[in-house]
Amino acid sequence: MNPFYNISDEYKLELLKVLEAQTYEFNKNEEILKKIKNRNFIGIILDGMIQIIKTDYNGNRTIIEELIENDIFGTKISSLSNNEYTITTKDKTKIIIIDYEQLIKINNTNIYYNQFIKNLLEIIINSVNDKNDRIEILTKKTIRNKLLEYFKIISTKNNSKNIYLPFTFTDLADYLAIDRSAMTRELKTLKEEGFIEIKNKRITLLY
Amino acid sequence: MNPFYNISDEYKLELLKVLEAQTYEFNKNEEILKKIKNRNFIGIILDGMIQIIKTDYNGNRTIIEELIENDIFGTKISSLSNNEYTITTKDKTKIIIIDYEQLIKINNTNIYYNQFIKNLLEIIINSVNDKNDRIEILTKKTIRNKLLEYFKIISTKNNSKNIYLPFTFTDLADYLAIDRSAMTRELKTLKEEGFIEIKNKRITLLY
DNA sequence: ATTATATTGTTGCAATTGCAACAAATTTAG
DNA sequence: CTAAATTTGTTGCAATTGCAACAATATAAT
Repeated sequence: MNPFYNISDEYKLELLKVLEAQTYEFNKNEEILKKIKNRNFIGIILDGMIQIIKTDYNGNRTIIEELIENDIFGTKISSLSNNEYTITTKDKTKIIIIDYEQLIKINNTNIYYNQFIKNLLEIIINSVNDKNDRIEILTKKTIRNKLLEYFKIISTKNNSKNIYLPFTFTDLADYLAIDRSAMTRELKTLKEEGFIEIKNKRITLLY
Repeated sequence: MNPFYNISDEYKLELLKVLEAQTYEFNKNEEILKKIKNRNFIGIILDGMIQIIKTDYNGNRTIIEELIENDIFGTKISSLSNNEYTITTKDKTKIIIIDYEQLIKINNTNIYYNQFIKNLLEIIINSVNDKNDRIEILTKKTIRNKLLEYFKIISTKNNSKNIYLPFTFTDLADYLAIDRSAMTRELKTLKEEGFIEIKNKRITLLY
């Protein structure tokens, strides 16, 4: 959903002004968090792609989430409160930053403000759903079950037996929080047992 | 946060009427999902406690979340869309059910409606934070690191080295998605190595 | 086009973990 | 207060997994 759904361009400008929103543009592979001032904020991606990545003391990278156009992120909604996280652009990316307190404190009964909050609500609810899906996967105890759950979720969502990986297998292993080589091993087994077919980034479920 | 924060009792009643909200009361250990009609809804817990539990085909129980007074849940926000989930009361519990479409479709510029949506936004953002925390834990690869991450999060949140488990060790194992006996084994090791002390449900961090 | 970089595939091995099957302790219900 | 139910502690063992170390591909950069 577009955060400005049901808001005319005219009102959108007015809204952004009232919210004192800031627009930023970044190139590919820039680390953007550092450039945003140190307050609670909500960011909206107008265009491009970012990854929220955590690197722990062992150097293990985890993709917390990958966000594109119309997705939102921020200190209040992406565990960005602590500094183990980095936000990196994966493309030329344009974002809007809104101060969270500013957003909440406004007592504006204008219909467009109201609509905007509703839109944010809907977007965040969707992100909660994504997180629930991920938790669902992560609570599976074996690599096989994690993979199958992941396949099931994507397949159900797209109503198709074909799954096009939105990222690399390396990233998938990160997302599932499993060792990449062990994952490859299991994928091979699943292929040999006739459960799946893999062609590049397309995985076909045969069951 | 209370979903009716900053809304007078008078307006609250009016709001609930406009939203066609339904109030329900359940006893302890009732399964409540079945009793709610089959539409997208947002539930608000006025009093008591519920657990959202998933049981997979192997019979593995996972506590998706445990919710108390002022927490919200629903098909749009708790992956309750499919029927592998059960919501069970852990106490005498009183809830309000609001139809999601009804909530969103209203074009009401009344200040109390606006405030209510903002409150929901804030509550859901908090629940996103909780989920991020859990994901953070679940992405750790060893039992030890899951435990330590869990301790760290709780300890940081409460700014205390003492952690009072809000549930049983059995439930903790479910929450961390690890085998309970293996968890007990690791807790023992952590004790022996002098990292923690355990007394009933209180865990003290010694580092 | 060629080089550099990143991703994927593979495998042996050690370490971790889940599982099963109990006993002991604690909590709940009647 | 007593019995029943649930939770906690323990341990051996087999299975799964992470890790390390490479080779082979594929992708990106100059």
